[in-house]
Order: sequence, then C-alpha cells, then structure tokens
Amino acid sequence: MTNATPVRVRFCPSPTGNPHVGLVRTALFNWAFARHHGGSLVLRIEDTDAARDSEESYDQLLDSLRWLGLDWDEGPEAYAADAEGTDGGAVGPHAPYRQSQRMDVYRDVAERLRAAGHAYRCFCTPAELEERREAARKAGRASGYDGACRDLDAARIAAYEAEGRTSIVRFRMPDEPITFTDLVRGELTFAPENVTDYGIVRANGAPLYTLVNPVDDALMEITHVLRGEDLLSSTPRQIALYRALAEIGVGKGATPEFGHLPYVMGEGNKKLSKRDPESSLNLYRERGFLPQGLLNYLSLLGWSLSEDRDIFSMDELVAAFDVADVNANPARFDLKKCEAINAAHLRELPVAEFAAACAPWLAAPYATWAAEDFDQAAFDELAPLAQTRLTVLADITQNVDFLFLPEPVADEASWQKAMKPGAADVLRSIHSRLAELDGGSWRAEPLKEAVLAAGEAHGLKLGKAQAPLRVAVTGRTVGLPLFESLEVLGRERTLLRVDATLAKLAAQPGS
RNA sequence: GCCCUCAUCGUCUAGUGGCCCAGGACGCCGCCCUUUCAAGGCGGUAGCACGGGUUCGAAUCCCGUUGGGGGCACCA
Repeated sequence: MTNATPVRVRFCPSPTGNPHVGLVRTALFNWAFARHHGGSLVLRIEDTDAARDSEESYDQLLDSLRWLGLDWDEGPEAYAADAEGTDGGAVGPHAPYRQSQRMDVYRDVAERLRAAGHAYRCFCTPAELEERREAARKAGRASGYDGACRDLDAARIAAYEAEGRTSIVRFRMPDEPITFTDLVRGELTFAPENVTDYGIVRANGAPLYTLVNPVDDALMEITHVLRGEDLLSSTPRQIALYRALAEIGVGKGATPEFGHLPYVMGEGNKKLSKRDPESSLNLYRERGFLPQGLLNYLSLLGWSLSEDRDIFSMDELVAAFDVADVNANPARFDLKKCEAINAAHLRELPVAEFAAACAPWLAAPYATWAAEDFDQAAFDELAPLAQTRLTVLADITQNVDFLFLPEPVADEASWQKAMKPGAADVLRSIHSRLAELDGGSWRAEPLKEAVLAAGEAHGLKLGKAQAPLRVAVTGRTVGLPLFESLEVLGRERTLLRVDATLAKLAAQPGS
C-alpha cells in the first residue's frame, strides 16, 4: 500500500437471514484494519437479489453491528442511531450505499463496458450451458464458459433474437494470466483457460454481484478488499473488470489490494453455514456474550495478538492488527474457548458495569420471577460473587432466582443429592442454631459459624453440612457462596424455607 | 473432472534456517486453596501429516504424495 493514499475498506453484507459469526469476523478484520490505519470503513448493502433480501435482515444487520461496536464511517445510515444522515439518511460522499438504489449506475456501466468491447451479449440457454459444461468435465477440461457467443456477428444476433432467445451480458476476460499479491497468501497467478468469461447482467436486466461489487468498490475508491476465501478464485475476474473499468473511466483507476481471510469452520470441518445454529450471532447475544468477548475470540480465528496473550481489549486489537499477520488456514470455531474468553472479559468488568450488564437477564422474558419481586439492592449485593462464576450473562438468572422467587426452584437431582438419610436431622440442628441468631447477627460470618457448629454435632465438615441447607434455600446443590446468600435472603425467609423443607422431608417415607 | 487453496498438541495459535528434543491459550487430568460451584495458584497430558531433496544445520526453503477446504451460476 502506498502511504499517501488513505486506507478505505468496506464491509458489504447482503441482507439475507441472521448475521453469522463468519460474517462478523470479516467485519471485525475490516474494521480493525481501518481503525489501525486511521482509514475509513464503508458499509455497503449488497441487496441486488430481491428474492432473498429482506428489510428485516437489513435492520438486524445494522443493529448487530451497532451492538458489536463496529462503527462505520460511510453507509446507508449513520452509525450513531440518532445521528442525522446527509442524503436520504445516508452518510458519506458516495451515497446511496444500498445497491438496490444504484441500479441505474450499474446499467450505465454495463452498457459502456459493452460499447467498449469488454462485454458482450450471450444467447446461450441455461440448458445448453449445462450440457457443454458436462461435456467439458467429462473430457477433463475446465468447465467454465466456452466463449461460444464471444464474437457473434450481427446476423447471428438477429437470428437469435428472431428465435426469441434472451441474452445475458458476459464480461470478456483477457487471454493472459492474471497475477496479484494477496495480502494474506502472497503472490497468486491464474491461467486464462481457468478464468472464463462470466455473466454480469441477467437476462431480465438485473446486474449481478460480479459486476456490482467491483463497480462499487471502484466508485467508492476502496483501497483494500478483505473478504472470505470463498471469493479467492473470483479475484482474477474482478481484477480484469477493474482494469476495464479504469479504461472506460469508472472510478479512479486503481485496483485495490486483496486479502482473503480463512474460513471459520464448524463441526466436522465444514464451513460454518448460516443454517448451523452455532453460527448465529443472535444466539450469542441472547446468551449474554459481551461484544468485546465475542470479538476477542473471533479475532483469534486466523490471527493472534502476541505469543502469550489471548485476552485483550478492542483498543489493543486495533493497535496491533495487521492483515499481513493473518494466517491462511481455516479455523474451527470452538465454543468452549469462546465462552472461556467471554468469561474472562466478564471478570474484568468493574462490578457496577457487570451488574448493569446483567439487567436484561433479570427481567422479562428471561426472568423466572414476577417483575415486582425483583430487588435491585439485593441483586447488587450478590453481583460481585456472581461475577467470577458466569460464562455468559444469561447464567445470572438461575444464580439469583432464589432471591426473587416465592420459593426455591425444585431441582430433583439436587434434592436427591443433598437430602440423603440423616439430612433432616442435620437440617433441624441447623435450623435451631440459625434461629438463635437475631436480625442483627444475621451476617455471613456468624451464619457460617452456626452451620459449622451444627455440622460438627453430626460429625460433618462444613462442606457436607451446608449441602442440605443450600438445597433447602436455593433449590440447587451448586450456587453462589451460601452464607452471603443467606445474609441477603434474610432471616425470615431462610427459616421459612428450612421449615418447609423439613416438612417435606417428614412427609417423605424413609427420611 | 478441472482450477485454486491450506497443512504445528483434540481445538485456536507462536514460530519466517540455529534461541525449539517446539512456546501460549482453551479443553482434559491431578494437586493446593476452599462453604457448593467458580475464580486463583501449581503441575501434567498432547503436536511439526508423509516421502524425498537443499543446507554444517529445517517446523521453518524446494519438489512430490496424502489429507482438508473452496471455486467452476442468469447466488452473493
């Protein structure tokens, strides 16, 4: 890259379905690259396929990017949701940024390409194409377009038209190898026989991605194209188109540099697809991943900050990020590690921020308790204890539900585990010791002493003695530190729950 | 079938000819701490796909093999 030209990268999703993590990783690398170089990130919406695109997906896409904090400089609307756009809401000098609103641009470019001889009308029918492709394959040859309509004369064209055939517009590839230096893979060369002429406008006049994407990159003066490796083999085509565009005066004439990012793979070494539930960004959001946690993990797929650091902030990522350091091999998405990294970010949050971040999962639709039973102050007291125990924020709900539910959840497995024969006796001892504590001494430390003493009377260590009490009060065998929990729950409710458990135990045969 | 691409512990990676009988992280196992579970501390498990070169010396460079992934659309 020349130092003089400011970096301009773009993220250009098509609004089809939920955003998935592979897409997010691509957005992240583009964003980090732009920020690292003090350049611009352009958000362009590639909605040229009316059949698959939807407005809902578009809204979701922007919402996701905003949630992630991946801000863009130019796009169909401002990053800050409340900001005023300049042109129909769009922000930036190259509006509009939705391709569905740029159709006249593409039509014009396609026409000029054809006039200059860089493209031609192709009358081959899909059936004919398919047949010849098959034949080529069988013969062991490359199966791309065979160039049948490359040099049709006027008579031939008239004959096809008389036949009622429709035509697409096809780009004419030069008969020479194309070499470029991929930012992550190095120098690559493609022979002409393997990169054949390709369609750029449908028979119905609608432009194809193959045209639209490079045209907009040229017009929007994109300097670096960082995208998935699935587009690697179409790069020579785009470069050829770029050269043709330069020739007819579309854009400033410079071809961007390309960097092809490795795939994000899912289970069984398959490319993580949109259908794969593991790939859905919304899923991570609903489970309570922190944007910085998810992004931190995703950045590790094909890149690393340093030899011995896996946990870092977005600022650190931006400071260190370089496409040249991205490695070329596909990476498997590992949920366990993703969760571990998110947990680390959760722990690094100041307590108040952590508590605030929990809020969505303490209310509908996540809360299992009635809204009016929620007690913020009680929650805040336990929040620090929960912070080291969560992997994702959604886990907060069951960690504190005992505080807000009228009675603890009934977890059969926990009950079986804790309420072994003799548990009732222990619980009775605990109850009488606890009952001796007045409101003023209802603190974690005395509570612990009381349970300890009660346990000793039965020859039990604290670990064993606390189990039935924990289940009696929280419903579960695993949870936040017990005595602090009791302190917050309060004397009355604790005693009531132990009473209730004792009653239940008494009603149970064999206890 | 043709073309492209990739190849270090189970997984993500560090490593760009000697610092590597390969380092970190997640996972897993064990120990310590301990009120359950975490967190934290300590330790362990496990890898350069294979075969040829080049070189005094290769995980690192070259060739081949094998294996994985992708592309070959009037999808993007």
